[in-house]
Amino acid sequence: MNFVQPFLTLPAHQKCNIFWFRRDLRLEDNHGLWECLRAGLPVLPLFIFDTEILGKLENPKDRRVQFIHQEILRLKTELRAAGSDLLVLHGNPHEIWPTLLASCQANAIYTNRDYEPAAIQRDDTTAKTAAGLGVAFHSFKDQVIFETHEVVKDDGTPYTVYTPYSKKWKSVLQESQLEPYNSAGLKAEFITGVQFPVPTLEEMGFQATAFVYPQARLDKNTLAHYASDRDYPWKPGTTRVSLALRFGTLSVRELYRIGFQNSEKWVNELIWREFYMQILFHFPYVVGSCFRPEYNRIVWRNNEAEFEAWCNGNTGYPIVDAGMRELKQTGYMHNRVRMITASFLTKHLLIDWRWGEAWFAQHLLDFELSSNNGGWQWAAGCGVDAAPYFRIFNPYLQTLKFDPNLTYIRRWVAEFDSLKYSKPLVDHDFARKRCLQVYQAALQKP
DNA sequence: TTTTGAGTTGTTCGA
DNA sequence: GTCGAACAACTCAAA
Repeated sequence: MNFVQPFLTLPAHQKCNIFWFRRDLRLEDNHGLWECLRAGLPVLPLFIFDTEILGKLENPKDRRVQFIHQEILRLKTELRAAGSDLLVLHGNPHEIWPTLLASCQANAIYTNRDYEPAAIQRDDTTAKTAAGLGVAFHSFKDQVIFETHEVVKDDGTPYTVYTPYSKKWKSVLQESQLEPYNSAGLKAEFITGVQFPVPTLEEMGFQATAFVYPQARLDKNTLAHYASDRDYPWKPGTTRVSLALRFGTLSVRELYRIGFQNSEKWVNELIWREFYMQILFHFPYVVGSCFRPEYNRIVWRNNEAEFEAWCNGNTGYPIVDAGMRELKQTGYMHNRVRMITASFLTKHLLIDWRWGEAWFAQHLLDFELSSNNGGWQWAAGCGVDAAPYFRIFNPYLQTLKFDPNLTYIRRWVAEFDSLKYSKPLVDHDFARKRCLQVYQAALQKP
């Protein structure tokens, strides 16, 4: 068992509390960690490379694993500077926890809540395991401002339309909820006198690549122009915080504070994130099926050759191809282009939105189940607050509006100006009419 | 309970 | 070239 050995260095007789990092990879303004430090006992910080999650990744060069690994090393460095260290394990948490709790004098496990179905299950099981060994399990709100039950309609049921949700969200917000959890001055400290090894990427079955991750742009200038520039994929108009938000290297409270000072429009995007998180929580069946069940009747064409052409950016529609190539090369795609490519796959090619959702899930560095699922269902017209099905993006018009000088297209489609560039996979007008027919047939009242 | 107004991100067609 | 209507009604949220 590859996770037993590091325990040998644990101070076995010292009482401690364990803080379990997951998607909150930072020491500052971390709610659960703050509570753990406040509780009084020395804190043993822990991260688990979860084989249940890593096992589902197909690409050994998955850049998200490399990102987490890099951030783990940074955390270790910071903790070592404080005379402590981060315990990093690799395995199935359900096997790790009983062994770990038997190897140290843990009083309680502290962690920040995660709202995805699989994570909820993992934490329930962990809490039960811990309880069986007389160890408490405490979880805290950290990755959102409002959790799934905190912004609901007056009758207590969840919102399914964004605008009233966002109004309620803003009306219940109090400034105190944005205050940072500043751990300076707390009594307890991290456990000292320990030194733990870290598994390498290779030991976990992954490979390192030379890749530079995007830096968040949170300067006043970017935010001041966000509302006007965010829709143009050729401009550096977005803040690129999605990766930091995904893994919690930046605090969501700090991001909201910055947003409220600089850009209302940008704050709305953060609220969209919480909107889709609560949708996934309250309607978990959206993983795998349409929010609106009547859309499950759509007869998708699901042509595999066309799907492959879409994946690789060879549809002959420049704006679609540019986006798909940006995604494959960088693990990122501009939001406007995410909508265009998703609309094209579902409506022009009539390929099941779940296929596109899975491709994005595999390739997006910032992949988040709730937002990805919500976005795809929106594009396909089958989700909450979705686009009406007859609203079919015209890739040429979208290009004219959002990339008029073809700057973005030429950046990603090198052969665009040559004769080698592919012919369109399907005629726009034909595809549009075909889509309307197929959707109409599916939605017709019996 | 009933009513009323509104709903992220569009496109096409014809006057 | 510009503008408004049609696209399809439907469901949601709140008064």
